[in-house]
Formats: sequence, C-alpha cells, structure tokens
Amino acid sequence: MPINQVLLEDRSARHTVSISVPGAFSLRDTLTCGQCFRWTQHPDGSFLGAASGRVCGAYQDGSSLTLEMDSPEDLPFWREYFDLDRDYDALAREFSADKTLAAAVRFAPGIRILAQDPWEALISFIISQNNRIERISAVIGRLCEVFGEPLPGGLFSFPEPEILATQTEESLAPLRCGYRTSYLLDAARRTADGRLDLAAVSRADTDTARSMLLEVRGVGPKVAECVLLYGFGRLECFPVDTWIRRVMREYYPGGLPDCALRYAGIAQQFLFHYIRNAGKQP
DNA sequence: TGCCAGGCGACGC
DNA sequence: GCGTCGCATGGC
Repeated sequence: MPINQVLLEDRSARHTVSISVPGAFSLRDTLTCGQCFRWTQHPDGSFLGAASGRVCGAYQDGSSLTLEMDSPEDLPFWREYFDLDRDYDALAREFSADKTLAAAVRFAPGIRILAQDPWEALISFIISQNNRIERISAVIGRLCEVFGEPLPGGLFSFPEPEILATQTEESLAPLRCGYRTSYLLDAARRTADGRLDLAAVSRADTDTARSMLLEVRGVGPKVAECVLLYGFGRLECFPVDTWIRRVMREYYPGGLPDCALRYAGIAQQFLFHYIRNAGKQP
C-alpha cells in the first residue's frame, strides 16, 4: 500500500493498520474542505498530518482506510479524530428533508467533522479571519516549524500556549500573519496564565463556553463558533462566514430549516463545501 | 489597479 | 444596539 515517501523512510518505527470505513467516507474531502490546515497530500494520493503531537499517514482505497501511526495505541485517537464512529448515513437522511442541504450532502457525502485539539483550533481560527485557506495553512505551517517541536516525517507539533505566550510581536513577525499577531499573543497569554481555561470551556455548557472564548481579543462570533465546533465538538454550533452568509441569503432567508438545527455545524460544513465548489467541476 | 479572503475592534450615532 | 471603516498580507 503506498503511504508516502517521507514516512516510508522511517517505516520501522511506524505502525500500519487498515480499517473498514463506510462507503461514503472521503478522506480527501474531509481533509481539504477548509476545517483543518495542517494536512498535505502527496502525489500518490496519501495524506500526511499531525494532531495533538501524533503523526499520521493516511490513504484511502474505497472502503479501506490505511493509517500509518506512531503507535498502534493511537488508533482510538485517530478513529475519534476522523469521527469514524458516527452514523453519517442517518444524518444524511435527516438532512435530506431540506432540498438544498440534500444537494450539498449529495455533492460531497464523505465529509466528516474532525475532532481537533481545542488550543490548535483557537489559534487556527483566529488566524483564519479575513484570510484565505491557502494562506492560513502557510501561516500555521510557519508557526509550527518555528515554534513547535520536531516530529517524525519532517513534521512539527503545534506550539504550546506557554511557548507562544513568551513571544513578542517582533519574534512572531516571520509568521507574516499581519494584524492577527496581537490576537494570537493575547490568546496564548490568557491560556498560559489561566485567564482562559480550555478544560473549563470543555466542561461548560455551550453558551458559557462561547462567552469564555469571546473574551479573547480577535475572537468574535464566527471564530468562537468555529472553535466550539471543530475544537470542542459542539456540533450544534454554526459558524457564519462570507460563504455561509451567501448560502443564507440565497437559500435560507428565513433561517435554517428544522432538520439542520441539531447538527447545524455538520450541515454548515456540507453547505460551505457545496457553495465554494459546486459548479467548479465540468 | 482594485477587490477579496472561513472577521474583528474601534468608533460614531 | 447597529452600520461603517481600517486593518496586514497576498493572490487574482
């Protein structure tokens, strides 16, 4: 099975498992639909990425998903990360009560909501504001390379709050993230000194969690919603960016349909991908 | 060149 | 409370 060149060089230290996934699952759509920024695709079709200090090479062939991990004990972590144990078929049926949502699901039924690290999600979506996905990835890549720890496969960990908290606007300048630098510093310092307690956010009800995140400079309604959805698994949260605003104007002037509300965040990801990409293919 | 990007904070009213 | 504007950076 072709995983990727980088990892093959150090194969002895790695562990490969192939698992069966639902037919609709799409590794590619899941990793390239704009919810995460640290996976790269290799010419052989495999993906290489890191999350929570773990490295993963991933390759999909139909209903077979092959994961190359640091340790066999990481499998439960990656199952949860890729949300492999949720019944998305049932979800698709629920969503299909609405015509637009049904079309969005049909367009890319294999998208899954990744369970990302809260701290990484916070910083990533602060950087995402008024920015393009390619550039967000580039900035985060530099952030990890400069301030993270080296991992297998030439990757780097996401830098801890304590590391970023001791930086300055000058030392962060090489990231070229513009005016968001001060936001990033505020988030890091609050997290490092406990004014923002991500474990407490995790325990709190969603309204309380949201208000805790909104205290960070550079975190407004949209970023808070993204952090809750992608970092804390609050699947009812519904980030509204320029694309989703377009969807709302065009299809839902009266608000989201009832069938979307319970898992509005998942619906949002399908709609986001749909509005950005439908029509691009011939 | 101007416009826009997974927005937000400051400001004016 | 709501609308408008500036904001770094970079691609088209």
